[in-house]
Amino acid sequence: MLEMFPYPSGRIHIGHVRNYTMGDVVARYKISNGFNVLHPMGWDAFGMPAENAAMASGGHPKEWTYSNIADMRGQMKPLGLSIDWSREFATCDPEYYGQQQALFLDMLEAGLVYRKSAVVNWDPVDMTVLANEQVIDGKGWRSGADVEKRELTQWFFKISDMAEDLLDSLDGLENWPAKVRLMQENWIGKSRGIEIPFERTDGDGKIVCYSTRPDTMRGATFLAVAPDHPVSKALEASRPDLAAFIDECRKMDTTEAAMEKAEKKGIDTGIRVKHPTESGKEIPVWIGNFVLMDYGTGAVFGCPAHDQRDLDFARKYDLEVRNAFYMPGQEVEVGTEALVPVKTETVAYIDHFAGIGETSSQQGIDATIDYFEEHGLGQGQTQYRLRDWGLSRQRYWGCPIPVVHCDTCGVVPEKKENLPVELPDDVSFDIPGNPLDRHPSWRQVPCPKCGNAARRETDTMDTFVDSSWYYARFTAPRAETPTEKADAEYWMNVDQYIGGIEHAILHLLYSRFFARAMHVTGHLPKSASEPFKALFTQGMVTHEIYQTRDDKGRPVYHLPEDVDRAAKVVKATGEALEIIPSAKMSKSKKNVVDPVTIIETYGADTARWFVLSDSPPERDVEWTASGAEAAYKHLGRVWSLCDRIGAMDKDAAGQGDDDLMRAMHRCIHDVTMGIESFGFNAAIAKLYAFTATLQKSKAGHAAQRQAIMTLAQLMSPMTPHLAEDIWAHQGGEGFVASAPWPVADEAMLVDDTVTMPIQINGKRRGEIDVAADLDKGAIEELALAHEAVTRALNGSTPKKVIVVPGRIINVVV
RNA sequence: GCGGGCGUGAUGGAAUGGUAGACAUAUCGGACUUAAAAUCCGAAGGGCUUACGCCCGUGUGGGUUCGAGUCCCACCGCCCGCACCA
Repeated sequence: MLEMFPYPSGRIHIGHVRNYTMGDVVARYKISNGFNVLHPMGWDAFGMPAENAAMASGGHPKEWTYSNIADMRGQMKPLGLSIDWSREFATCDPEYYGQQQALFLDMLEAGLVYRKSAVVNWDPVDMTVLANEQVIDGKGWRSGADVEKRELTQWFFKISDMAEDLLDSLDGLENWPAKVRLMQENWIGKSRGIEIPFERTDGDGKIVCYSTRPDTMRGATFLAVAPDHPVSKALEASRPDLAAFIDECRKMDTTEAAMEKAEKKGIDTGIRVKHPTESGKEIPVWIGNFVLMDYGTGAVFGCPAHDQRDLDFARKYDLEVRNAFYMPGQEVEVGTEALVPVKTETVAYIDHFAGIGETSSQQGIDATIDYFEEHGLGQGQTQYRLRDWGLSRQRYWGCPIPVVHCDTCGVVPEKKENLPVELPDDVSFDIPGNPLDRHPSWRQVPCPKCGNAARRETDTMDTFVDSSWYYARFTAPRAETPTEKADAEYWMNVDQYIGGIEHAILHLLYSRFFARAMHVTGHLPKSASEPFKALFTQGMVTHEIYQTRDDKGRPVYHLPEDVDRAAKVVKATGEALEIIPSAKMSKSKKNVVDPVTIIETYGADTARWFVLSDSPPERDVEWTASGAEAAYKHLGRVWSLCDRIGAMDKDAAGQGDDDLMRAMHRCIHDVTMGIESFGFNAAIAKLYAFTATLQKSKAGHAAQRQAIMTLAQLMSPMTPHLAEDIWAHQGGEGFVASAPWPVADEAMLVDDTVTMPIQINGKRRGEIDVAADLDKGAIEELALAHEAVTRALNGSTPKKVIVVPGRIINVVV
């Protein structure tokens, strides 16, 4: 049982409480069912916030991080989670990251890691590399300077080598949400296309384009290459206008979202290429700011008639627009809207070089690829959108990449006996940039190969690396190797993983890659290649926002405890309050509730009960003060019920024992199903209902005692403290936590009679009580005799009668 | 922009294609109390009707079906991700 481990920000958040409570419910439930459950906890402890804190307040990332961990551990323990704290570790422990370095070296040897040049955000004032989130509107967050792109040689994991397997294996992940599998499938983005070399008219070689729509070749009216394509770079020196444009492109925001939203711009290079299938036709080559060097070949052909983006580009720069096909029977040239039918729809190709007439685009594509291959015009290619994983970070607070740069031997892996390559403690954060780079002695090491003076790599690893194998480390957290074979085989895989949907792609995909890489390097069995057998993605905890405005009309936010919600005023000043509906909790909006305060006020069980009730776990839950209060009251009611039953006359006869037992077995069944299917909110609703039934019951002491003890058991995964108290109060044996989970008696779940609704034309008009085992014909007869039906029929015969035994009767008149 | 998801009373939400609104909050009424709080009991989607009952109703507009909150198509709104935040 594993929940995504937290980043040690210093305070636990109500979202953590929800996440870990859900995991704890499953863990405790499984323990009660006799499973040996491993339920560990650790800390995703490397990353930028620690460096930012050091820069802001002068401390050290290490001290900041470990003191945050101590604080958060202290806040989590009172929740009563069934966590094995003996296995706890932080990814910034040298014992952990040293093993990560060993893994890296093994992956390097296995050919899963390589170096290549890649672009980073460069802040020319702070002289430092910026993360995407540190670039705001193209400017550095701290300096405000225009961010530039800079090419650096960086380390990459060859995740693309495993693209096919990562895609195919998604089918086997039956207990993952379909949406997550779909997102990963789209992210990997397998496509069949073709590489087409276009010959330059100046005789200076060819430009190779990748296309998934070669069937539209007739409509190809321009080529666009990436700003950092070799063709662009070659022209940069001689063409100031191109150089200026390329320079402008380099200042663009690099994120895919920003690229897609940005205005499509281009510039003509003056180069012309020959159209591959129409002799004599020439096509201009442009540089486009929307072409990515990382994808395909960094060059595309534009077909304005059948791609809206290309069409907008063509209209803007007055390029030719030419249809490759029409819709059958509608021979209309494209105007302002591109003609983009779905690939299965039949289209009419216009004098197609491979002789295709009317057919679907999909068949057109296949036929074109065949034709191109036969005539030596291009080569069919399977392409993945998935790019290799760049892991180099030019930062201090991360796992050092264990290699050494030697002038004679080149890039040399550190020897395993020298691991861990530890971060130096004597660093300062008073000036921006990577302290490892400017450390006086840390970089200077002898070459592991020749022994001559050499330099350590100063890049550290992406923190996603840390979280890509921690689940495996939990099986043997103190081992002298990354994993211990026997332990990994015994515990892997993770039977249930729980975390936020925001990790649907990157973290989960990287973890799947790492598990495979760890198998290749002998650290995990083949059976652990898919590390997470079942995945559940939970929603956020939200809260209303309380806002007033200052004299300039700017919003001012208030903490929930500082306002009087009923009177809609700020407590201290009496100012009128604006209540903004629920939003994700954030410090800046002050719509946060502190779990520590909740636990102090109501106790851990109330906090646990509340975060599980009301909302389905995969959806967001809104924290409301009245909801927490209600949870608290309910737990109080259960306790007084326990008290009352304890004080009952043991011998007095009761009535309705059987009804109470039936309700109890129904509740056992429903709650068990609820937990099994992650319907915690539904399970809690059933517990509310059963509590009400028990409260009203006049049954004898023995039945009531059995009912309250079963109730305690069913509640124990959610509210372990209260459940133990009830168990002890009723004289239960041992701990409720170790008592076997109750099993519903099937015989007690079956009712003798059922109430069936009668619909007339699909609308409910009445109901009948019938014996549960009555056959269709008899039910129909009874239904047709029903007053509502005879009234509706008014003497005529029904057109149709649908009887679903035990469910519904529908009479069509 | 692209990929994925969500949308149901005043509110959070329930509902294997089969009685829409379980359970809970807020509200209102009642009991208890000198009173209040706490607690307990009860009412309640909207509209029309003395009543029996009828009409409307799950973001909007279409479709499939005996029957749609649920399946399909289009649109609107919100949320997540977009590769250096974790």
